[in-house]
Order: sequence, then C-alpha cells, then structure tokens
Amino acid sequence: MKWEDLADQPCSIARSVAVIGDRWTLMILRDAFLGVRRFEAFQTRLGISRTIITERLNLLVDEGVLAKVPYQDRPVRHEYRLTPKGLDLYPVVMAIVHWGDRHYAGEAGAPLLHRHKACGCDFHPVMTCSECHAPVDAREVETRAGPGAG
Amino acid sequence: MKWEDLADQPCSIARSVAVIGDRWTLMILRDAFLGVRRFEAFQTRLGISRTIITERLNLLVDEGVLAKVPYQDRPVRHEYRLTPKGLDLYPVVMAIVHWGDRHYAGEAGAPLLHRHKACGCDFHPVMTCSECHAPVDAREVETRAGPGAG
DNA sequence: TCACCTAAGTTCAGTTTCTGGACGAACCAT
DNA sequence: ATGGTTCGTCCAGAAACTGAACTTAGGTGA
Repeated sequence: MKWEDLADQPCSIARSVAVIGDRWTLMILRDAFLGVRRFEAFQTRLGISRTIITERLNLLVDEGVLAKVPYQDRPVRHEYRLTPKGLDLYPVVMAIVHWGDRHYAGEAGAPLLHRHKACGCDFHPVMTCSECHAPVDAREVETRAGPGAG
Repeated sequence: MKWEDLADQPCSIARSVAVIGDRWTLMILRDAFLGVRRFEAFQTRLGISRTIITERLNLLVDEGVLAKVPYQDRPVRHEYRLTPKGLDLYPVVMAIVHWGDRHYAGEAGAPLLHRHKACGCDFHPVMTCSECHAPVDAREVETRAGPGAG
C-alpha cells in the first residue's frame, strides 16, 4: 500500500491519517491551535524545510482543515486559520498532548497547562460515551462493521 | 529540525509524535486495537514493506507501547500486544476515528461502529473536562506554560 | 535613488527513507 | 525430500526530505 491509497480505504483512521498522519502535519496543527497563522512563523518555530511547510499547508487547505485568508494587499499576504473542520481536530490534539503528558513529562511536570474557561480549572481531557456520559475504557468497547464498511 | 529531535522538545505533542506520529505507526496501532497481534497479520493487512513493519514494531516495543510476548517455542514465535501505556492511546485512536467518521464517511455512513458494553449503545467519543465533566470546545480553553516548560 | 528589509514562496542537488522482491532461519507436516 | 509457516534481513531503485540559494512584490530609511 502507498500513502495515496490510504484515503480510499473503508476505514476512518486511514482516511484521517491520509490527511493529518505525518509528523510535520501534526506539528503544524499543534502550532495552529496555539495561534500560529503565518508561513514564516510555522517555518521558524518548526525549523524544517520551507518546501515541506508549503506542501503541508497546501494539503491542509485543500482538505478544508485550514483556510488561506488574506490579511493585507500590496503585496497580498495570507494567513492560515483553522476552519470548523480543523477545530474539530481539537480532541485529537488534546488526546495526543495528554498521552505525552502522562508518559513523557519529566520530573517537573507538563510543559503546557490547559484551563477550561467554563469552570476555571486546569484540566485534562477525558473521553466519555456520547450516550451514557461515562468515561470509556478500551476494554469496554466492542467494534463491528458499520453501514459504510467495504 | 529532524525527526529524532522531536523527542527532546519541551512539548508533549512533539514527544508523542516522535513515537506514534507517522502514517504506518498509526495504522499499526489501529490494527493492534482491532486485535491484530502477529507480524504476518500486520504485514498482510497493511500491504507495506516488511522492513517498515519490523522497524515500527521495534520502535513501539522499545517505547513500551507494545510488548513482544512469546506464544510458542520451537521455533520461538512472538506476538505484539498493547501494554497499559499502549491502551492509553485509545482516546487518540478514537478521536481520529471520530474525525474521519464526521468528515470522510460516505453516504452509507461510518465503516465501523463502536458499542459501549457498559450501556449497550453505539457511541462516539466526547472529550470532557476532567474537573467539571462538561464537553470541551477548542475556544473554551486557555493554554499557558506549565512547570515542565523549557 | 539605492541599498536593504519582509513575507511567502520556488528550485535544485544531495541525503535519507521507503518500497518491492528475493532470500534466510528454524521448525512442522506429509 | 518437498513444501508450508512465521518472522525476519538484505538490497537496488524510487520517493521524500533537507539546506541553501533564488524569486516576487512591495516597504523603509538616508
């Protein structure tokens, strides 16, 4: 299998991974959620090849995860903003952050804290069931083919 | 920046992405959560180079995400099982699945359904606040440097 | 007016990584 | 003896990534 074929698999992970599943794309999304919007800022923060920044930003724009919005004319300059589809990735990003916090934080603790404005507390994300609202554990879930299976 | 440097960043996303953040590793984890345990099964299901399977499985074992457990002697054969650290990735995998279900499912619907045994319902994951238990939206969160910041 | 600066790319040679396919090791079944 | 299974390794060629220079379109200061 090749990368391009991932998008055609009857599997939501494969389809998502085809868009967001490489190292630099995930790092770009992290920065986007931290408020980074400009090409130069992504490039400087990540310190990777401009070619890759261009390519990844274009892919995310093509997929509707980011929108390219002009913020000045003469000369035209654009910034990259998360779309609603992009904002929907927040649980993915937070789940990854939380796993890193649990398993790779040093003695000092987590590099970043997240405060939930609604309640005012520092929090970590908890995955709950949409139906009974209880926290869900991997072993309590049964997976089976759905209507969109191949 | 190079891949190896990601693990040394004062950022939980970078550290996590250094381990799980490439296309094939995420696909291997998907299969692991679906019950796949053997080298041949991973290779056949993914249809990618055996070299990559070997390399990725070894990385995941080194990082304690999978454990290499012998299931027979003469000749010794191993299977790869999710460790508790690996099972902690379930929210990451489910968040990715859910994003794919929302934005890439065809007319037919989701390729896979997930039943929460505790309540018996098909569900999707909801990210909630560990403190007030309310669902969390990206715009309700304020991020700031934590004790482990660089 | 001229030199220099910024932002957002593009181009390209050289390096690293990935692929597909063959091969190897250690055993089992017939 | 021949073929099958499982889990790899090895290698040449293809694809992806890197770093550095270059481009475009305009702005700044002297």
